[in-house]
Amino acid sequence: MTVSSFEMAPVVQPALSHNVVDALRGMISTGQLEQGEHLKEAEIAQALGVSRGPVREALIQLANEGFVELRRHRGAFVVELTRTDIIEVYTLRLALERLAVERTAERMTPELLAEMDAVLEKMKRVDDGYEAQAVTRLDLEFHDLLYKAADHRRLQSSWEHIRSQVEFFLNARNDSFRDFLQVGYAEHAELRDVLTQRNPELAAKAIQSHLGGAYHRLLATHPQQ
Amino acid sequence: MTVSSFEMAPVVQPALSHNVVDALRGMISTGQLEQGEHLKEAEIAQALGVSRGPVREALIQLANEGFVELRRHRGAFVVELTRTDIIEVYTLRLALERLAVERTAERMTPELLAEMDAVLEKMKRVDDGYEAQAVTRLDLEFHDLLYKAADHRRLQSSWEHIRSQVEFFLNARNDSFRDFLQVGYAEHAELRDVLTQRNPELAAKAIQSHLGGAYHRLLATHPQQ
DNA sequence: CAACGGTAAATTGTTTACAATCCTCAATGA
DNA sequence: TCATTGAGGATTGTAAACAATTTACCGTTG
Repeated sequence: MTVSSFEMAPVVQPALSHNVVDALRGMISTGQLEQGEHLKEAEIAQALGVSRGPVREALIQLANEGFVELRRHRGAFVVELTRTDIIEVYTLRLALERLAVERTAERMTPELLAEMDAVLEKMKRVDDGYEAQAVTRLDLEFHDLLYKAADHRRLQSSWEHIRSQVEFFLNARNDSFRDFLQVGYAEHAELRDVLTQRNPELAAKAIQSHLGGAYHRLLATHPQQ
Repeated sequence: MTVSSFEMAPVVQPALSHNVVDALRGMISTGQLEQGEHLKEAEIAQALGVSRGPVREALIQLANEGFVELRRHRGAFVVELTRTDIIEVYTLRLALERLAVERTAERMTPELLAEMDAVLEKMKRVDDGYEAQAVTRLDLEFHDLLYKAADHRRLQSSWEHIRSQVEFFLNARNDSFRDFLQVGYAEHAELRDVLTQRNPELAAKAIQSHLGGAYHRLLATHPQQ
């Protein structure tokens, strides 16, 4: 037994800006920060015990994720998410995820299948006792696998850009209509089965139908405007 | 005539980080900065006459655009673009642009048509005297119109994330094979005609064929690896 | 009393200074 | 000879200070 046989996760402590991003994103998602609110750098910096530098970097990141809007010399403002935003996120997600499953269908491996089945197993166990956020996490965990398997760095990056917004909208839906909690297993299991056929066109159709269902259920929870 | 009838471009001087982004992107595109090169913040700051703050923000932006890679405590490195990157940019662009033309087909207006025709007119005049970069600009100008007409903020943002890389690859192609300079007009005019039919499915097929052609011509200019 | 102008406070943009981390390379010892 | 180690320099990460711009307020003016 040598030291080199140890497997260690490298201990890199995350950048402060990363912590700030997480903190702010959480506060936006849970509604602690109101829509349209002006996020002042100095205020945030003091509240989180860091300087304005990391806060600025965090705000740029959140702007990339679509949670805040930056206006020169005016600062960062929490965006107001409307029905239009739901449509934008859904249509863009569909475009991205179609590419993802097309590639994944061509790259299916036993390992990936096992990972998908592990998530599906957890989905099967979901019942009324589950928190909406936990169900959302399972949902995203499954879709994350698709993007990972697609083996496409720029696609992965694009997904990460809208992922938090998807999470936000799914949480809102799962909160409002707890009936949906049970839908997850069947739909994702079907997606899994289609992917095993290694047919990109079939996979594209399947994801379109899967996301379309989620989309309409989501729109139903949002007021017409 | 009232004052409110004036149309003025607001005179906001751009952020320094914006200038830095442009400068570095240009140096990367033209090969002045070698692939894999370590971009040192202090060095860049001094060369451009700014401090490290704006340089850091610029490097984050360039990382988002895929031109540099950031490693914690190590800094920014110019990425090495390979055949794999061409494939990634092309497949992602196709996914995005399909959504763009689907929406544009549903939103065609006389104004948009006029703008497209104006660009086409300029394309028609291209001859051997043109610089490769000028031809690339015309090409992108046309496609920019599609994204603008799609009226989809997140899609627009995604496009801007890969646009510079598309420009980089197109410049390389137009430089190597000046025969392609003439192809532009016919292909884009056909795209224009399809869009006037206001049929999203038709438009999707057309863009797939259009980009596919450009893609294969581009791959031909790059060595197998 | 609405519009204008000016001044001060608040806020962001930028620079500078300091701390933490990583890399280089020569000295060390088996 | 060659792997290891540690000191010093180089580089990034963070904080603090300064400059530029915007916003808010208020008295003035027509």
